Amino acid sequence: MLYRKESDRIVVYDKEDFNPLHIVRCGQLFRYNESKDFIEIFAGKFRSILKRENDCVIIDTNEVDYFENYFDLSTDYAEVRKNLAKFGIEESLFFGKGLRILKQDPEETVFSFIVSANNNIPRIRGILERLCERYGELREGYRAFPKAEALKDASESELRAIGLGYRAPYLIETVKAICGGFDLNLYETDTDEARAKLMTLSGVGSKVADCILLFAYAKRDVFPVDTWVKRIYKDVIGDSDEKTDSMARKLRKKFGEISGYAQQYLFYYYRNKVLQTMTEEIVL
DNA sequence: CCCCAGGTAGGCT
DNA sequence: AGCCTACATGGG
Repeated sequence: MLYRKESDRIVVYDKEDFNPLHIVRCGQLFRYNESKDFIEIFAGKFRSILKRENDCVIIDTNEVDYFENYFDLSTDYAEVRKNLAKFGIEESLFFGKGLRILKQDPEETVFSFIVSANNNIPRIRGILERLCERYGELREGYRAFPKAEALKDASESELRAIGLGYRAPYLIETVKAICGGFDLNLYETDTDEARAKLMTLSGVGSKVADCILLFAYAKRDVFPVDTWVKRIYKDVIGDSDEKTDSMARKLRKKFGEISGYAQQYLFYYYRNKVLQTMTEEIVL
């Protein structure tokens, strides 16, 4: 990946492997705004603006180092796609070319995906927006994602009013665990061990755990299975009423170390194909 | 009225 | 261990 760091921005030269629309729309993050000329991304307590300039993508931010890591600029996606092409998913790879799997803040990812359970993306976005508005630290013109400490005094009825529904107690329990010393530093922990640890948190089951491992800790050897992946699985493998965990195991075995990448390309392509929204507009 | 959404917890066998 | 069901909320 070819890019240059400056004091207040990163210039990405290879826009083939950095497509802002794909990055924000593929379902891994929920706090972003699209406008005609740029995309605004919120990550933890930081913000960056993505826009095109000639043949480059500009990442405008005061936190250059943070976003260099966040966008995982050291990973070569041409290589990733080359390896994935062996599995015969070229259509998905072509469609999603330019998406990147982010390295997001663990706390934010944990809370966000607890909210995501049995929920749809537009509503998840709304709930998290209200959560930030209500509990997030006010920064220059936006709200940071609230830390566990800031969520500690949130009552169940407040969270329900925001729209969390029955997930409100899950979030409260998990906030309590984190404030009580639950160690979220799992970067060096083995995938299965980290997975088991995350699943001790309330509201974190196998699928949510896999999303956290993939989107926060850069564990690419997991394959989160949600309702969309189940449909893909049934379409491709044909085996209906197979258990989700069993699907995840088999898919993980099939794609190995690049499972997470495969999952994102497949999820993104299939979901767009079915929904038939926004597809025409993806030009950036 | 129904079904669905990036599922999970708790209860049962 | 594995299987079943209730669960808030809003949109189609």
